[in-house]
This record gives sequence, structure tokens and C-alpha cells, in this order.
Amino acid sequence: MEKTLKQIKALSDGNRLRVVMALSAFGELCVCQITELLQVSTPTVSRHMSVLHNAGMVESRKDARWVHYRLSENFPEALLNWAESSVAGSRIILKDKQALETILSFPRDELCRARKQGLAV
Amino acid sequence: MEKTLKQIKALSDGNRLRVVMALSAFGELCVCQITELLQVSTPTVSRHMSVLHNAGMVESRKDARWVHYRLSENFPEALLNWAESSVAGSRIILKDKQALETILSFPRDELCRARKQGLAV
DNA sequence: TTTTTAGATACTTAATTAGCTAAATATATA
DNA sequence: TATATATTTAGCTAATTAAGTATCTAAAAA
Repeated sequence: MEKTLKQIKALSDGNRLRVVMALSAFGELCVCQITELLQVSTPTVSRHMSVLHNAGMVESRKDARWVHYRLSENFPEALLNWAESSVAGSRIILKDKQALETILSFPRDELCRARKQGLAV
Repeated sequence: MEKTLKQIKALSDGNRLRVVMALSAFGELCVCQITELLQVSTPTVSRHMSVLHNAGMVESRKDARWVHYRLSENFPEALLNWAESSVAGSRIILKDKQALETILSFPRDELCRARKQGLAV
């Protein structure tokens, strides 16, 4: 039961739920893309991803300086399907989808640099 | 999305998850039965049930002095199915099932009175 | 080799939450 | 009508959690 509870708790934060929905829709995102999406600090994103990782819900790969996160193949499919249908149509999720299309239209390097300089998108 | 989050948060407490599993398995329980199951104070149970009720996950009916809770018919079925399969086999849930069979073998009035006198089962 | 960079970790603060006791409420019972 | 009872609400405490800033880490880039 502890594992189940850990997974539920991992999803019980609004920003983490948004990240999971974004990863489900777009496959893979790096920290600075997630940071841009959530509009919080990088350390905050890092900690959220750590929670999701410790719950076995996301996996990461390193590419040069970048860490990319994606949903783990062990992510409970039934839970994901429920969550997606439950939030489908919500204003925040729809807005996130649009924002992500913009975010992903920027080369990753440029996005990270723009963030650093306080510009971003 | 706020409704989804509220439901996830409602389940993100161990005792509340246990209650939902118990209601799913046994249909309907009164406060003192839940109190006996969880081994916490009655006011604590009352507040937990309030959280679940506010999330639209349980319903109640009054019968004399007793309030009985059951899962709402609006409880997300996919979520319930996932949770059940996810915790199936866990020691706590199995132990709860046994405890509930004992609890339900007592007439409700006697259980409530025994609890009040610090005896219980 | 030195510098830069993306992300993780440490520390702090403020908000939220689970548990308890005391008291209130609604209503059944005597 | 007074009393008893099951449950809810109020108030408090301790623990947990989300956010920020500062700093560290690993490793890419110059």
C-alpha cells in the first residue's frame, strides 16, 4: 500500500499533475522546458521531478548538460488514463498544451539561455 | 482540473485510502465502525469523511443517531479499479478486511457503546 | 586547464494537513 | 422535559510540503 500511496501523493500537487499530463502529451521534456511551463524556479522543478522519480513515475536521460524526463514505462496506465480523461478540457491543461507548443518551437539551447537572462517566452 | 486534484488529494492520506477500500468492499459503514477500523478518534474520522464528501467521493445517510457512509455513485470507477488492484495483497488492506469482518459481526449499537467505554474489539 | 552551464541539493519560510481534546449540535430515549 | 448519545465543529499542536534563494555538482565548452 505504501507504493500506491506514494504514487497518489506524487500526483496530488497541481504542478506535478501538469507535468505528468505534459509528458504524456509531448513525450519528453527537459528541466528548462518544464520550468518555463510551470513558471517556477529551476530548483522547484528539480524537486518535483525527484518526487515523481522516487514514486517510479518518471525516468530521465542525460544529454550533454540537459536532463530529459519522460513518463516511466511502469507508470500505471489505468491511472494515467483516468487522470487524462478527468482533466481533459480543463482550462489549465488546454493552456499548457498551447504554451508547450510554443516552448517546443524554440531550440532547447536558446530557451535555456533566454530563461537565464530572464527573457523566456 | 481543481476537481481532479481534489479527488487525488482526498485519496492521498493512508487512512482515507483505507476507508475507501473498506467502503468498496463492504458497502456501507457508520462512523463508529470506521473509527474502530482506523483506531483514531471519532472527530478525526469525521474530518476525514468530510474531506471525502467534499471531493464528491462519499455519500451519507442518517439512521437514528448513526450516520452511514458509502461510496458515491459518482466515484470515478477507473480510479477505484486502479486503486483496488494497486493495493490488492497489501498487508494493511488484508488486515483491514479481517478486522472489518469482526467489526461487522457486532451489532452496531453494541459496538458504539463498547467504544465509548474504551473496550471495543 | 579554466570557465560556463544545467540541474541538484541545502536551508529557510509560509502554508497545509493529520491527530488530539473540548465543546457544540441534533435528536433519540427515558 | 431532562438526559443520553453519535457525530460534527472549534481550537491547538506537530509534522509535512511547496516555494524561494544560495550553493554545490557534474560535465560540457572555451
